[in-house]
Amino acid sequence: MISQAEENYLKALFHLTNETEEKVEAGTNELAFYLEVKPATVNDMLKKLKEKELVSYKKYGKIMLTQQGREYAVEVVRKHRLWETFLYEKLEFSWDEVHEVAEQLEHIKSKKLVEQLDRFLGFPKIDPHGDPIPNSKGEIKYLKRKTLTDIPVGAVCKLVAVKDSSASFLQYAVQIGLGLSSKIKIISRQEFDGSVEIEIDNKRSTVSQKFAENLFVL
Amino acid sequence: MISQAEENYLKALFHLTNETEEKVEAGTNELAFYLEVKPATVNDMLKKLKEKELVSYKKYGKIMLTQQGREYAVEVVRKHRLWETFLYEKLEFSWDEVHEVAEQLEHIKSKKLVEQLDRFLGFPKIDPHGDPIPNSKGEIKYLKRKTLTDIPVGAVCKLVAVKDSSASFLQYAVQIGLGLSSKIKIISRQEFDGSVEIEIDNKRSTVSQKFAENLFVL
DNA sequence: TAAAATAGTTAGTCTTATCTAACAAATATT
DNA sequence: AATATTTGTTAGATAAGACTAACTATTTTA
Ligand SMILES: [Mn+2]
Ligand SMILES: [Mn+2]
Ligand SMILES: [Mn+2]
Ligand SMILES: [Mn+2]
Repeated sequence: MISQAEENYLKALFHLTNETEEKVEAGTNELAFYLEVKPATVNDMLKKLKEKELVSYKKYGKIMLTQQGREYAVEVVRKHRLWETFLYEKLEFSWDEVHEVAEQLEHIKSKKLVEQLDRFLGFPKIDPHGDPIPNSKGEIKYLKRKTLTDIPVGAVCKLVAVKDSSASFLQYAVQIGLGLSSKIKIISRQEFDGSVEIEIDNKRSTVSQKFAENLFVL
Repeated sequence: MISQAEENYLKALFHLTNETEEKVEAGTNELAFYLEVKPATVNDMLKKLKEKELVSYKKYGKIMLTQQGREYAVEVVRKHRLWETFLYEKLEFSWDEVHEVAEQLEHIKSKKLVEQLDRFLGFPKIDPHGDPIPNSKGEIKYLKRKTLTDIPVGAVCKLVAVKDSSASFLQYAVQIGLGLSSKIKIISRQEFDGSVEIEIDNKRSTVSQKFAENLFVL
């Protein structure tokens, strides 16, 4: 049996490494920061996960998921994103409310539940934040995505995903009228700091480059 | 915050006392047996629940839920039965599979989730085992129910609920062709031990009085 | 009513997941 | 190369929730 805490470590490692191909290893401090626990706590847990052959690492070395650990992590990510989709599509949850509840639901253990939920939702490919949902074999189809910063002035694009899923980010997005599938027109861009003036449903806002980098568009 | 373990104790106390009006108190051993833990464990937990004013008891005395404890327990029961209904109605779970998964889902903490799930299901009144689902105010409508043992020979009745929810009971029921809404005809009854011969979809079986007592019919 | 049986409590132990404080190793900077 | 900084580890502590073994209180029964 793998505990909830263990599942969270595996998922965190997956997000910090496998999810972005450039980076294949993580450090103790990095993991600790991500999970909001202390490095000592991570160190203890790593010993347990190593024992279970879910991560590979040696003293003072870097941390990697094993094949087994990666598979497990992907399964948790799959559940997380399916539940988010369920909450958004079926239970009228908003964009910024789904994550917190999915953090709990992702730990429910029932193979049948996941597969039936997937079917019930019509085998969705992306979650409400536009992230890909792994299929039942653990395969993930990443779409090559452009961010708002790639769109030239004058052009119009459509929001298909967000990079950040924090409530503060999502609430800000909602505040300026953004939602999945919103049409965004680029009015102007400051060379100085990359901030952009955009128009959504005839409403203009100016947002920072940092914000723009978190909007995936098509 | 109330932990999962604490929720399970409250729910157990509710089932052992409030749910059947005759009995208003429970004992340490009784609770321990029900929860499949040792009496010493229950004793420790009772101290904590008393501290939180969720149960009332004194050393060597009987155990009762406080008003607050009862309300909390009902909320957990509500969640349990709503999830069972979801699994049965929407995800093609069978009668005997829902309980185990609902035991996990009942502990998910989100007011909005419960209320939206209730709405999504059309505010169901009973779960797949025929048990009443508390409404959002915590009100429970108990139906006066007859069991198979009350039906005279020759009569036909309809299964509307079951008393026992164990897998062994439900699987036996499925085996002889029983499901919610099954039509049951009473062919004969033995005076000796109360066993009854019944017919379901032209298939005859003989079941014990004990089994018959667990079938609520209309 | 004394003894036996049942019910409930206490003390001490274990595991999991966390922490703090102190230490050690690796890396970067002067 | 010496020093400083960053990163990672260890030891010891704590809290929750479970256990066993031994004890105490209450209830039943002969
Ligand atoms: Mn999420
Ligand atoms: Mn989680
Ligand atoms: Mn149930
Ligand atoms: Mn439970």
